[in-house]
Amino acid sequence: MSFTLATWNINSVRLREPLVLKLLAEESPDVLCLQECKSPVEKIPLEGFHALGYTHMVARGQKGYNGVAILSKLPIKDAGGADYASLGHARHVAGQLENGVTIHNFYVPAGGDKPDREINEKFGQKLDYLTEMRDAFRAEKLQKSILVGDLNIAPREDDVWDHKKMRKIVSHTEIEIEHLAETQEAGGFIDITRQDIPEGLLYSWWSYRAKDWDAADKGRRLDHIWGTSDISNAAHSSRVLRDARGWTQPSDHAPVFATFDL
DNA sequence: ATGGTCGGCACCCGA
Repeated sequence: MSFTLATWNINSVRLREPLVLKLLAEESPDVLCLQECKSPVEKIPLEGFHALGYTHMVARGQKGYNGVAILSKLPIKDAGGADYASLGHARHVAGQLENGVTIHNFYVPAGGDKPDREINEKFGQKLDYLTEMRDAFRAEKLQKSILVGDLNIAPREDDVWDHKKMRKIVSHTEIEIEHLAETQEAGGFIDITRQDIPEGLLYSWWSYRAKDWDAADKGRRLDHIWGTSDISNAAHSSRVLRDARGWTQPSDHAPVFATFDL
């Protein structure tokens, strides 16, 4: 069995319902993981998704902020949602497919502007969130698992438009990258996107503030697909749908895809 | 060093 999975920070699932429908209609991933739905679960618009065959969903939501959802053509059962760092935020949901694969969908805290937990509480919360993810993964010994989402960290030099300029910018600081690496290691995860596309600049996010995001191309790879080592060799065909950043009234993130033959 | 743009929601907070 082969299935294609996509992850997309949608920045309001209600406002951008038409873009979700466009993605589902044109690309038809079997599973779509969304972040920043900014909606209570009961207000996520499901009718159009159902009509396209996405009849299954697991989600966590809240009013106005955060929110994660997994839309699926395949049956998926709720496998929980954690509240790491005890923020009271809807930032994680897990679902299990009938083939036994568990999909973890995360929206890691962005971390504010200043990369110093002494003066910026949000940065400390981001690091604590990653530390608690790491500790949970160590305890759980994950198998047959896929982790996706907006991790709000671009770990590699070629995941950002200018490594030197970004070193002190939240999302590309050494301490964040170390925390992310420990979390990845603890879960036994392989970076599937970079397994498939090992070389070259690769981004999934471009700021709304740029005059011409496409020409300036000051991007970052904040959105990730990881797989545990027992299924990482089944993965292929990774890509970023950069075009979606240029759609009408877009999200500032583009969807990331991978296919697994399992 | 600064400001630039969004979305939610009801004033500014978060990104």
